[in-house]
Amino acid sequence: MFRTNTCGELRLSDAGKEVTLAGWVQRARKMGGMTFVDLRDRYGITQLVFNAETDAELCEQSNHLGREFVIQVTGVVNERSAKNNKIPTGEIEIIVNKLNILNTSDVPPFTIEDESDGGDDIRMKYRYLDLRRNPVRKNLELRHKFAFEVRRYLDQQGFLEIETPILVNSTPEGARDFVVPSRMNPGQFYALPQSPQTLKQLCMVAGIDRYFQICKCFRDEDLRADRQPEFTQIDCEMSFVEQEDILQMFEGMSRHLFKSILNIDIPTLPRMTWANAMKYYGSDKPDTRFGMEFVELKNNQPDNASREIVDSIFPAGFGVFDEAAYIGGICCEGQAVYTRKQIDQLTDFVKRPQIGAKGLVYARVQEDGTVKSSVDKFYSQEVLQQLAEKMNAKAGDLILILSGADAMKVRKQLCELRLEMGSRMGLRDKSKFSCLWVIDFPMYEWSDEEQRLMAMHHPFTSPKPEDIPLLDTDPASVRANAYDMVVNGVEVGGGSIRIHDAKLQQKIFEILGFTPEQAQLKFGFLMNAFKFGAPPHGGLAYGLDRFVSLFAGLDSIRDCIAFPKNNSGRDVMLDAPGYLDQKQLDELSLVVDVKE
RNA sequence: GGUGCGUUAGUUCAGCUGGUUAGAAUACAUGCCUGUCACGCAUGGGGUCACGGGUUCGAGUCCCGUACGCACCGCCA
Repeated sequence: MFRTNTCGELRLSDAGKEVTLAGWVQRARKMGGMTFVDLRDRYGITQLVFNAETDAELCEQSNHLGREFVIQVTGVVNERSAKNNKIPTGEIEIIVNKLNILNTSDVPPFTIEDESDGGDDIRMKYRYLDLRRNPVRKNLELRHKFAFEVRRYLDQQGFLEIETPILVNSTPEGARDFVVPSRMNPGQFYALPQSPQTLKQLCMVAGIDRYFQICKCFRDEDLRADRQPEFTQIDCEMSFVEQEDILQMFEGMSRHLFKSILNIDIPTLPRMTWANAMKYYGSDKPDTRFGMEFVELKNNQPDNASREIVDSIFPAGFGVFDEAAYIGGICCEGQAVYTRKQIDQLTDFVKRPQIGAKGLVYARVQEDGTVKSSVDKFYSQEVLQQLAEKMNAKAGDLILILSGADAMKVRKQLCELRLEMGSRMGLRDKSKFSCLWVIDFPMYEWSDEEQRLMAMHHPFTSPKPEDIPLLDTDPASVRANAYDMVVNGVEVGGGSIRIHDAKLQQKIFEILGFTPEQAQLKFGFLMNAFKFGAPPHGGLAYGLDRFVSLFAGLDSIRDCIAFPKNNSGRDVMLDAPGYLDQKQLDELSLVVDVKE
C-alpha cells in the first residue's frame, strides 16, 4: 500500500502500529543528532522523528529534506515524550525506519503554512501552492459542502438538475457578453451565457416543473471584490407557482443550508418592500444586522421610495436645510462621545467623491438632555429637542444628518454613512447573520446613458397584476413580481415570476424600446415557445460564490474560488488571456485591430 | 472611463526635510546542537529601489508620464 494512513488521523490509540504515510515536508527541525519533520497532507500534520542513534544514515538523509519535498515514510507510531496539544496528532509521532523521497521541490516563493508571509499577488501566481494551505483549502471544502447540501435539498424537493449550453447567443440588455468566434460559421459568434435565464424558461415550457443547475455564468464587466467575470449561480425555476411558493421553497433551502453547514437556526425571513428598503436604509440590499434606520426630517419630492410629503421640522434660517428637498438622519446609540476630530473624519468620509455629500450636520444629546449641534446658531434648543424626539434619540446618542436636492442621492449617502457607523460601532459581526426578502421591486429604472427605461431585473419579469394598467400611463411606477434574498447587506439571490404570455412579453419589449423586429430577432425562440402552452412559472438564482463567502466570513469571493481572476480579469497563474497566432486568426476569419 | 492607495532582498516591510557603503524580520546556505514543534546559537550569500523622463551639485526619497497590483465609483438586465 502506498500509504496506510493520512497525516491527520493517527492518535495515541495507534501507538505501536507500523504505518506508511506520504505527504509534503512543511518544515524540518534539525537538532544535531535528531531531526523532526512536519509531514503535511490535506488532512493534517504528523511529526516524523529521525534519530542518529537508531539509524545514523537515515538521519543524515533526513537532514537534506527541503520544504515541500514529497516523501513516503514507513515507521512506528510512538507516544511523544513532549506532547503538542495544538494539533490533533500532537500526542504521537512516527519513528521512521524507511524514507522514500518521491520528489524534490524548489524553495517555495512564500511560506506554505497557515500564516503565510505571501501577499495576494504572489499567492495568486502560485495558487496551487496557496491551495496547500489550510485556510484556503478549508474555503474550498466549505464550498463543496455548500453545493452538496444545495443538491441534497433540491433533489429532495423533486428538482431536476439539467445542464444548458455554454455556447449560446449574444443578448441585448444586461451585461456585456463574452463572445466566441465560430470557425464553421465565419463572421458569426457564440456568446457565453450571462445566466441560463431563457433556457430555464424553455425547460418550463418543456414541462420540467422543477429545474435547477449549479452553473458558470459569464459577464464581461469590471471586477470587484465580490464580482468575477465567471462566477457560479445556483439557478432555479418552477412552474405552476406564485411568488409565495418560490419564497417559501427557497427560504426553506436557505434554512437547510444554515442548519446543515453552520448549525444556525435562522428565523422566518422578514419581507421588506423595495420602497421601504430605500426609505429606511437607502439600499435595495440593507444590512439588517443592526437598526439605525433613516428618519425623514423633510421630503418634498415624493418618489418610488416614499410617496408621502414630510414637512421640514426645521424652521427657516439655515440656508442648506431651507433649500434641501430632502433631509434625513440616523441616530447612533451611545455615540455622543464622538470628538470633534472623529466627526471631522466622518465629514471627510461623506465628502469623498464616491459618496459626494456636501457636508454633515451632527447633534449630540447630552447627559442633561440638552442638545448640542453644529447648527446651534440657526435653531433654538426647542427645535433641537424636537429633532431629538423625532429621531428617538436618548441622552448619549449622536444624530447625524444629511440633506440635498435629490432624495435618492441623499439616501445613498446616508446608506454609506450608516454602514460606516455600523462598522465603527462593531455592529457588523461576521459570525451573525440577518436574512430577509426584499420584494416589490420596480419594473424599470431610468437610464440616463440610454435615455430610456431599462428592466431593473430582466425583461422577462412580470409586472404585479394590479400595476398592469400603469404600464400605459406611468411605467416608471410599475412594480414587478421580483424579489431578492439579502443576507448581511449582500444580495445573495434574486428572481421573479416570469411573463408566460406572448402578448404581454411583446408589450414589455416595446416599453423597453425594442421594435417588434428586434424582439423577434433576439427573443423569437422564446416568444414562439410561449405560443405552445407556456405554464405560469418563476424562479430565482443564487450567487454561490457570494453565499459561500458569507458563510466563510471572507472579504472577497476570490478566496472561495480555486483559480480566480485578478482585478483586470487576468488569470496571473495561466497568464490568460493571451494572443492567438495568425493561423488561428485566419481559421476564425478574424482580423485583430488593436489601437495603440 | 474615473478616484484613492501601493510597487525597495525569495517574501513581508522600514527607509524622516534629497546627502557617505539601502536596512530589519523571515526565508535560503554552511557549521554547532538529542525532545523540537515560531527550536536555539554562529557565519554567509542575496538589491536594475517597477519602468521612462524631469528638477538638482546630488534622487529609493521631489515632479510628470507609463505599467502592474488592491479598494472603490461608473458599469454589473
